[in-house]
Amino acid sequence: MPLAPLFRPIDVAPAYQKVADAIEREIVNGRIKPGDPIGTEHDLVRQFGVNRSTIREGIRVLEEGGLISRDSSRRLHACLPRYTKLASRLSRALVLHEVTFRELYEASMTLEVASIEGAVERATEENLSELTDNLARSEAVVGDPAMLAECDAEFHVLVAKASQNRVLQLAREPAAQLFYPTTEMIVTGVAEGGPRLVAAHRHLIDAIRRRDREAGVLWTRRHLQDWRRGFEKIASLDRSVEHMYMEHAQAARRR
Amino acid sequence: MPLAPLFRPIDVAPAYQKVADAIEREIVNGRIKPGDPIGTEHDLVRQFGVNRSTIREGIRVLEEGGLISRDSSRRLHACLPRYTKLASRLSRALVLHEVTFRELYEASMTLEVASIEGAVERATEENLSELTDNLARSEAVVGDPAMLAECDAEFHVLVAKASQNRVLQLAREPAAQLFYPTTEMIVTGVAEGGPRLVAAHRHLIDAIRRRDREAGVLWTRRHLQDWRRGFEKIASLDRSVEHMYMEHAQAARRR
DNA sequence: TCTGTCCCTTTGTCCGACAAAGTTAGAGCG
DNA sequence: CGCTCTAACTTTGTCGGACAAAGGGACAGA
Repeated sequence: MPLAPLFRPIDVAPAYQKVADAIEREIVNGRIKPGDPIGTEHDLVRQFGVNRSTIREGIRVLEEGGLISRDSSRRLHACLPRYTKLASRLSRALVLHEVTFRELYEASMTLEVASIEGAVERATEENLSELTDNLARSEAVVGDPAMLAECDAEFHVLVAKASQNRVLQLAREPAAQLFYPTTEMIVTGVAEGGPRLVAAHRHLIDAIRRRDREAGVLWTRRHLQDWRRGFEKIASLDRSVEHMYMEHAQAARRR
Repeated sequence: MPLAPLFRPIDVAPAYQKVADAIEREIVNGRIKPGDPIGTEHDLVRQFGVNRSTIREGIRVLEEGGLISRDSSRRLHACLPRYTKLASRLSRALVLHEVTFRELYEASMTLEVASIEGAVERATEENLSELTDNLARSEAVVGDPAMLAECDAEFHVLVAKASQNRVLQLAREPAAQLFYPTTEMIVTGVAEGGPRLVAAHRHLIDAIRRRDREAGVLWTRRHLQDWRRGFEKIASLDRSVEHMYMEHAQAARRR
């Protein structure tokens, strides 16, 4: 006969974790606002009554989570976690889980279509000028696969931004980061890949400007299908995203 | 006349960061596989030639990122980052960025519809039995808003799982975690909310079983619109997700 | 087979220390 | 008076060593 649960598990956490939790709570509850200074390590030593080493371990945890960071003079302050940094954590996780390009493709089809729909509906003039600026730069580097791939990645970030939906922006980012390296490979390997990519971007901007949802969705689909066809010339969609791709993502995160 | 760039920028990072980066690289490159033991702190001290405090700070960084963890005996080993833990970081970020429920709703409409489409297409018998099991539990607690909200959250996780698309699974999770607390409030406030929720789940399972995509999409939309109607009875969609909701997410993360 | 004990290892925490880099206050100068 | 330069002072990153608590393993005894 199993024992009736007399006791709840005791909350026994290491001190550094408690320090991190306490500071996190203050930030997430809004009592410490982004930009507000956290004290110096010595201050925290006094406040929490633990050793500086312990404080420092707690700080590392929060720093990695993006909740606090150090300014130019290395003083601590709360800050808003940055999307790209968080997304690169997710990308890394997807790589480790060995997701396939098919999963990436399918999810992106959904997410990028949703982005363009939002952009068509709500893009501002500023969004449009950012996009046209990106297009101009893309046209200038259409012969350079590495640069073009970078422009392409930025283009889609800008589309998502134009959707004014930050949840969507964040949701699409991890998958997008894993796409990025393959775009370069495809543009390198497929002769008319570059021009087609730029043409698709042009049509997408046009659709956003005309608030033509159908066209936006259509050209997003085509754009992604182009990617897929290009990719299938060099590998199977059912291959898992490989570890080596992460080198790109790692470099991107540090930037 | 500007100087020709004689020197590359030196990579100047604190030692603890270099330790973390070095270990991360080995894991992400696959040379250390999930489950493999990392040495003891003393081993790492010897290998990197730095102080144990420095090693420990590096370890905290990786631990927070979910790349390594400690087993029952607190020994270090590499591990696969867990979706829910990563997603809660994102949820936290979304709260701090003060996203609105409208953004959450719109993104979820896209993501949950995509999930059900995948589930309809690819759900296995095991997925279905998990879902029906969840349904049974939901029916049992239809009068208890807190428990029902928990079941609802799990239901949608199971649907996403049934889509066999881990990218989608991961992408929907942050938004879903922010939904969860409101579901409880809505079911509490709206009399027929509980039964409607359970009925929707029943229809969704049915659609998956019959591989009826139209029905799946339809009922997902209805289910979300129900949430929206319920929510608008207690607050505006344009309100930002508030800090207090995070307490739920925090509790969930620890679990 | 199970249990209690002893020993060794490992982790979590603490203390004190120091160099390097940043900050602040004050002296010196125009 | 306002500006620059220098000399304290502070803070961070790193180091060395220390110790208690908890875990793991081996071993004896019931």
